[in-house]
Amino acid sequence: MSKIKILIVEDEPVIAENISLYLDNNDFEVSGIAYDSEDAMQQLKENTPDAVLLDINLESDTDGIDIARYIQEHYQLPFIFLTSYSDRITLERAKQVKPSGYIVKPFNERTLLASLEIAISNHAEEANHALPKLVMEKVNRQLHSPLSEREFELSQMIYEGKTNTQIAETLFITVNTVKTHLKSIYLKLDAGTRIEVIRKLQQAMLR
Amino acid sequence: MSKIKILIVEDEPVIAENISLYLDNNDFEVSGIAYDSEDAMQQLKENTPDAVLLDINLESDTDGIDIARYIQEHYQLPFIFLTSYSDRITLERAKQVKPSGYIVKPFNERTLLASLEIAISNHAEEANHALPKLVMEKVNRQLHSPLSEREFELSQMIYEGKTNTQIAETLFITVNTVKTHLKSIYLKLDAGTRIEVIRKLQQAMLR
DNA sequence: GGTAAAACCACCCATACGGGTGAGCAAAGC
DNA sequence: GCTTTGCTCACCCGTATGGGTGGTTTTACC
Repeated sequence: MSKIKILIVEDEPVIAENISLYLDNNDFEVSGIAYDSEDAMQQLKENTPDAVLLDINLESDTDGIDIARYIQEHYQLPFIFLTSYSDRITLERAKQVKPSGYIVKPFNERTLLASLEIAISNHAEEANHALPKLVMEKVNRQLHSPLSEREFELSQMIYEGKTNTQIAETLFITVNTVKTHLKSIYLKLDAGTRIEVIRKLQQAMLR
Repeated sequence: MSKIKILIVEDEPVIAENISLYLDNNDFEVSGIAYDSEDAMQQLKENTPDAVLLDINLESDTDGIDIARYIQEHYQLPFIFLTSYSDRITLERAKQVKPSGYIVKPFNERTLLASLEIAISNHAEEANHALPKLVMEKVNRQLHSPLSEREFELSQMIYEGKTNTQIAETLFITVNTVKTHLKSIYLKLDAGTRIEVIRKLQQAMLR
């Protein structure tokens, strides 16, 4: 499982590069930087990002809000607006497209990360491919030995309250195999019961 | 188990009454309204509130922050500051006494409730008597048949990941009795396993 | 005085769960 | 070619869990 891919839509190269650098050093991966709406649409198609960071004011271009509408119609992706405090009027218009979050410039790096995470968590609709990735990144970063993809898949089903038999059925494996995976998970998460697994996953998300 | 008792410290009667009315219609109960620090200290002793809503600027009085310090020293209660956006300077001082939360005037009713709940949840230290009450209020309001106090107590221990045997030991009852209570809980919460109980409690807290 | 709810306990039984051990197979890396 | 890692499966065993049924006692309310 790869990291969460973010598309940055920002016409100010300095800002874009800064964000890009910082995100790459954390749970995220920058799938690309778009400087105008045409760029953005192209990259949405080619790079299949998991979320979009979107500057509301693109000097050289039509409104960033138009791009947001485009994303809403053609993709089901969470998008976060970059905006400045002074820009109250566009903010009102921005609210109408219901972004997953706002980040107000100037922002520090902690704010950026936190806002992204919250936005992705809030965007908990049907096709939120980013959320599991986010959880896995955060969990594994806190483990000596990281969970494999399969193990993480099992963990999620544990989290959802599934029984071993149910897990076995949906994954088309035997209960014995489920148990074997569980043992590995318990070992890595330092847990003894499925409830402890749930607690650990929750704790990981809070950090 | 009674509702969460809130002491309001606010010298503007209109505001105080408004808050009072609104809280009484929800998960909270107003234990009293204090108009100055003397009032406040008196009521803290007599009414044993679970949390305090505290206006920073009491015109007629010494600083509301002093009252906060008093609460910290003599009681272990979460307190939430009422403040206005314009009042940045006192806010800086207010941060130093580490309140459980702020509410910025003007606020709407939803904000008030949400802030109170968050504040009480955050104040999750040693002697937070309010948190369980809050959860129970919220859970029971969503049930056809409410949980008894004992059942809620059991639910909490389930939530903490305790096994039936552990619960039996800490409550000085037999495992058989624990199971009997659990059956009632499962019935009322419409759950089949302890993990479902955890999910239901979590869901209830999000509403 | 009767009724209902709450808290307590017991017994039975089937299934689920967690721990221990061992093992086959394929892909990736050295 | 060998090793490691990940995924798969099997068997055993003891304890935990959930469901069913029935019982006593105390408290509160009508």
